[in-house]
Amino acid sequence: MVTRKEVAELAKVSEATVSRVFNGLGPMKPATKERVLEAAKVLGYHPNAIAQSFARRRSGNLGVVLPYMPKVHLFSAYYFAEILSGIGEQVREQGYDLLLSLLTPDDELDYGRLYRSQKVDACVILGARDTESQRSSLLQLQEQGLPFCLVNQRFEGLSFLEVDADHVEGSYQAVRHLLDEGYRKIAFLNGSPQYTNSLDRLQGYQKAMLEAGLTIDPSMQFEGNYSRTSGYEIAAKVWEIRDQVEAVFAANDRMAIGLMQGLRERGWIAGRDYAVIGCDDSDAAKLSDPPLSSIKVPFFEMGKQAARAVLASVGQGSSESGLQVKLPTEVKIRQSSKLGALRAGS
Amino acid sequence: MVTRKEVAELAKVSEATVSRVFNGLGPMKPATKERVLEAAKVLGYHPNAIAQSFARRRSGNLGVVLPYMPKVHLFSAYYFAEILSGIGEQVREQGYDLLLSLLTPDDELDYGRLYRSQKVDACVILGARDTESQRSSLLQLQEQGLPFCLVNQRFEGLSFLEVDADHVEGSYQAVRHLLDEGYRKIAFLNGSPQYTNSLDRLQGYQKAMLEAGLTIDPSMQFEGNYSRTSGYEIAAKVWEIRDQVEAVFAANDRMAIGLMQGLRERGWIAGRDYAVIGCDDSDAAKLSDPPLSSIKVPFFEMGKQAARAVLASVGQGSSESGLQVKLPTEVKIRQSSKLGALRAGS
DNA sequence: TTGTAGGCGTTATCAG
DNA sequence: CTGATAACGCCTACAA
Repeated sequence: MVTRKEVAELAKVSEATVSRVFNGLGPMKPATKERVLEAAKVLGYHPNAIAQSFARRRSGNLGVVLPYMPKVHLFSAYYFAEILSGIGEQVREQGYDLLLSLLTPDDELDYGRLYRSQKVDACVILGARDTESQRSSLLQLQEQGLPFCLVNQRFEGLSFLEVDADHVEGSYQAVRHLLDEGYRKIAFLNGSPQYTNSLDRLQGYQKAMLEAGLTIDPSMQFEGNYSRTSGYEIAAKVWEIRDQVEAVFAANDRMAIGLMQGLRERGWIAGRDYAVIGCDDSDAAKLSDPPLSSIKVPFFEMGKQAARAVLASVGQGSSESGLQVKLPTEVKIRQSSKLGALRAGS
Repeated sequence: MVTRKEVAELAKVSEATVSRVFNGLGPMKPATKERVLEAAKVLGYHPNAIAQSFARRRSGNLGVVLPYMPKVHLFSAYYFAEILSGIGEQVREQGYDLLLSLLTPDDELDYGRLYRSQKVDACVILGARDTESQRSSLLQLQEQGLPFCLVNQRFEGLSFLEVDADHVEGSYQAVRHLLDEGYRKIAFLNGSPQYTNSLDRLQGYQKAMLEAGLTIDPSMQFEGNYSRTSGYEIAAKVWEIRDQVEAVFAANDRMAIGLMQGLRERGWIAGRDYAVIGCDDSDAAKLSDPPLSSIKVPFFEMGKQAARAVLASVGQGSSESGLQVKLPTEVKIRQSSKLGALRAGS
């Protein structure tokens, strides 16, 4: 590998000058700069990023931690691609690189590993859950002044950097849409309350229902684990109380689709016999039959803002910590929740 | 940050000894080791990975490069999750980290950037295409002795590290399956020939057809771009020749599903009026209606083997380059290709 | 505008 | 078995 020293020799300047040229620092004679660049090109010199990190005491890496969930595919392709791309775009603009960290359930407790080894300057954390162990790990990170930003998850009572979507409003709008279509008996298929998303959606659901003068019936609420399979299984339960159900609001697309599949096997077709609306507006929503209405979430933008926020706090000792961003969502109407036979017949 | 020096002082040994303890090198008195570990624990010492990389002249990072394609979602969640997890697992076993590099079309030419900055010791390259520019970039990498491994793509005539699935055999089996079900008029919806996958699938298709004594009719072959939309659009063309089509073999699940959607709008239902089989056995195959038969590809294992292969070649000057792995696939039968009304009626 | 020199935290070699 | 001590490639005051 060709080093700065060789460039300096060829260009007949000091090594410091070479650095200055490459870092665009200080005033310098154009001729000098020219000579250095020429020499660098001739030799094929490129600064050694590791050495730079070492000297600057900054890795230049943004960590992205995401839990690996073998069975439950927590993330849709859409989520994945969008959020990573968002992070990637921001990161690139700031000259950072992305270090991916796949957590197995075992080392969830150990968010600190990445930082301690100083391979990342900050982290964006995806797929966090509100558990005791995660709370304490994150608190510890914060105490140590290690910058991180949570995406799509909040921790009530704690003041972290958080970028989220407005799931309360999104859910409210989704249920409102169902109400507007004339449905009254609206069931809710939620995910685990360990995700604040789930709590938000419940809130939006309740708000819309109460506002419409309807009662919140616990027997109309179901909990899955965000997998298609769980939605499929819950179809059986929904089926049992089918005479009380006109529509279902599901907390994500996968469960909604699983539900549709389960009910279809019993002869109930979404968009005809009942209405469904999901969340995320993932690819699956367009792939399903009928196409699934869903709440669109700006994942790309969320990734981008999370990266921006956390990188901004790198220099300063997390002084400005506690920024909470909440981006707007948008309801996408497709056939699964359109006025169908149900309304006419009920 | 607490450094080795402080540990050495507290433990009353030299810095070198601290390093030896942490690297498990050389014989050493258990008592010494104990003292060092104790001191390290007391102080909360953790080796600085950047400094280690610097001293070892190895980053300890495996680069994963993947093209960012805004519109066409090249990778399914399944592909993504599985292959990254496979790479991740292998990488972790060897104490490496993952550096993600999202390429925009512009810098596709510039695979070398990551290496030159020496932030990665090797790369796994996903989503490569056989174009002139990519060929030459890769050749250049090889000439410079920079280790990389391609996943799911080969370059005829060149000798790279390549981990692929046996798409020829997979496609052969898929078409055989359709033939076994009694279908004879089998159309083929392929992807771009820039992907060797596509060429392989064509080969498998042709082999099965010829073996069955059928002719290869160019008018029965279509080319999409692996997106759902392209499948949807091609449905119109298939529809035009519907009297000549009993079944379709599609080069991936997305196109298969798009096709099903397009044909459904015209009243043609998969598994009833015609058969379809896709490729990848992605989540979408289970989400679609009817569930889509597909060719399962061992992505996790491919990622793992790619990582293993490329990391193995890090030390040695890519002496053993040119290893070509081809993993087996498996046909998964679902309703979309099951014996339906078609056969009975035709 | 440019050069000098100390330092960054390890690894690794070589004595002892 | 353990301790010195030179790298490693670059950054960054401080000097000139």
